[in-house]
Amino acid sequence: MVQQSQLLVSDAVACCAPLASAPLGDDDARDLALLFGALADPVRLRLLSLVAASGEACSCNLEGPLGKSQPTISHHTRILASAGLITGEKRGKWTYWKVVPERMAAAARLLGT
Amino acid sequence: MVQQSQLLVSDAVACCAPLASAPLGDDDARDLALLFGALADPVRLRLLSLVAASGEACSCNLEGPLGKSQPTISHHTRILASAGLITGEKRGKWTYWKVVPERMAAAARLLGT
DNA sequence: ACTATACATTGATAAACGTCAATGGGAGGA
DNA sequence: TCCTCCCATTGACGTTTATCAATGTATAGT
Repeated sequence: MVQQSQLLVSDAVACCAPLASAPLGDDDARDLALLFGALADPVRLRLLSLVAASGEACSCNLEGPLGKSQPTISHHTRILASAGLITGEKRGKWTYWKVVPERMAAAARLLGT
Repeated sequence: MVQQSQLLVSDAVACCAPLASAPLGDDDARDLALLFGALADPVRLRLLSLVAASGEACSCNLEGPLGKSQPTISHHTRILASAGLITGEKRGKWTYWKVVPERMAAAARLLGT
């Protein structure tokens, strides 16, 4: 349930076309809103930067720095994973999260001129 | 009240450092969340693409394509302007909106590797 | 002055969101 | 087989958000 949750946001992102060049259809807009919505929370941004800085991190390493409860962390990792921005791999007892750089780059490309 | 509203989001964005390279402080995270939050709505994304495609547009030209009421359009332009993503200039009866490419680029840079 | 147009603001309402306590489900270790 | 640890899910609560009708404030034209 962790691995395949990363493509709930459809691939309007993958089309690489910057926002300015497209009239942007209704469905694409909804999908992109989910992607940016995943980035629109301070806790998730800090979570993302922590995972990116660590290269890899399990949830137990995030509760402390973020100052949030375990269910809340789980909630945020799920949203980031649904947006395809991170992936989780379960090894032994721990779930290790890492960022998906291509997804970040694709999101960045949408804002380029 | 339109022109000076574009810098309510502080300049954590201007620092150019990609998300991955910074542990990202609490205040910066809050500011960036406002920036991405402005992009996290389908109506605002379509509004942005319309303005970007037109180069310049007044609110009266947006109500039709977006299918939203005038107060709703005003609400969204205010949020985008607060995030610094668009600027409004009042000429005669009309307020003309255009995108702020540097701001878009700065946001894009945050997501780069 | 009067009317019409363009936009902002206010107030209200319904939906979505962030948060946590409580609970559940696996994976080790004794 | 227990017990413990890690994480996901559920349910509930308060806050925020998107939306529009109604109203306010200019500006332009007659």
